[in-house]
Amino acid sequence: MARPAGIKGEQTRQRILASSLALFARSGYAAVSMREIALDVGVGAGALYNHFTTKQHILMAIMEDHMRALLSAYHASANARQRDAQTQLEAFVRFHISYHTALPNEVFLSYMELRALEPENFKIIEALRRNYETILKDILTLGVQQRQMACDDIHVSAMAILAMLTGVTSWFRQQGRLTRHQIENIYVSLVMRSVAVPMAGQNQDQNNNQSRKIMPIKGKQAHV
Amino acid sequence: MARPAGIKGEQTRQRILASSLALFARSGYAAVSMREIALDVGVGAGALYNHFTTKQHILMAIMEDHMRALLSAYHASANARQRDAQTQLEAFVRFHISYHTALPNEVFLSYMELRALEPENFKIIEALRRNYETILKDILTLGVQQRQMACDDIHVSAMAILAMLTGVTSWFRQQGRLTRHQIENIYVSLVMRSVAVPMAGQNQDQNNNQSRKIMPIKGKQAHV
DNA sequence: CTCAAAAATGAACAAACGTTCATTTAATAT
DNA sequence: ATATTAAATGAACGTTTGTTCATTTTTGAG
Repeated sequence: MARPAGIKGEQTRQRILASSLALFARSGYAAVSMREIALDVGVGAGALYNHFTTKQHILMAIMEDHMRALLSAYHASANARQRDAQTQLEAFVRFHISYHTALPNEVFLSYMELRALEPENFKIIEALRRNYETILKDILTLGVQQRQMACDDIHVSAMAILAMLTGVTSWFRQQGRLTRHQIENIYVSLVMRSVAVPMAGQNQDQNNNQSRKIMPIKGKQAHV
Repeated sequence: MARPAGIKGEQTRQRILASSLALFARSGYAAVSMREIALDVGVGAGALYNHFTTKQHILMAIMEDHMRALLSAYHASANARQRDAQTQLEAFVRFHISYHTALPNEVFLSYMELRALEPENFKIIEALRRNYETILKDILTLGVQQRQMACDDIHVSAMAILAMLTGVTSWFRQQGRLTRHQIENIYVSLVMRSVAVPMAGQNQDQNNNQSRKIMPIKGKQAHV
């Protein structure tokens, strides 16, 4: 009924993070109590405070770990060292899909519980998130410069593509109909086409048979 | 200190829904208390129970109202009565963007708080959501039949497009850099290209310079 | 071997939670 | 005019919340 034999604090800390991640992802930060976490870890509620000063601190640790791991995983991969923008974009899509389907809880939590962060913590996570968004924006900017891609607006296109890619975690199941590779391929196809340079004389212009004309901006973007 | 003069119950009910929507969207269902809602409405906490039996019932009313309004707004529009799949798709994108940017709180809440619903309520909202997804799937299916579009997989493409479109609410601001029309146009362009039929001899195939080959399925889909 | 630090317990805290209820006042039907 | 119903109050209920703390046991360094 006190300190158990053969227990190192770091182990417990990791178990707290793992349990909290699963519970927060399932029910939401606000809906999970410290006692629930403690029960899942297999420990009394008071013990949690040997490793984290507050509940908020647990959430923050999970999110910050995730965002930093995501960024360094990308930069550690060969993706960033490609010359060709189109190659980079395909690699980015594959990286994003495979990383996000491998760690659905981390991704889901880091997206859903931003509003549960206290202002200063929010700023930190938001900055990390912007770093990741910038990766994609830079690829699109390069693609437009190289005339391999056409974007009406870099920022909106980047946001749209990221929303599309991240959305995969909301329906992806490990034992589902499609393998991760197949899903990767489908998304690569969707994304590459969405920023493809329209060919002269293509039936692309059937789009504009409604009311307004889309003005694709060539070369440099209007705003970034 | 009792019933105020000139008050009809329906007014208060609507004010409760409006306050709850704003608070739930800002902080999340679990993080908002009945007393907070009552304070925002300008009423005592007990008064809420003259109009809703539980907190859950308030959430359910908001979500169900929203989903039914969304579906009937689409069906009331001219979009559903178009023959051409490409015209339908463009109209769907415009409808979705304009509806979702006009009612960001309803959309955000109905997406974020699905897990706060009790099982039987979840089933109802989930069914309504599937109805909406089916609209897009049917358009894509028709487009593939008419050989106006090419999809590797109808279901995944529909999920991807919806995630992309709905994502607009996470960054759209009424006073932002772009007007709603401009944003609509950008998304129309992205979506139409993402399911565009690749032209023979286009540089489309630069996609596959990595490892795996994408096999676009022609005509009938493998699975739906 | 000794003793401070580390790791856990579980009781206790005040505050906040969703909900109920007796009561009061206004609107409405008879 | 009277009775009934609708709408609100605010106190109260029993739980649950995040967090603290005195206490106990184990570990590891001197």
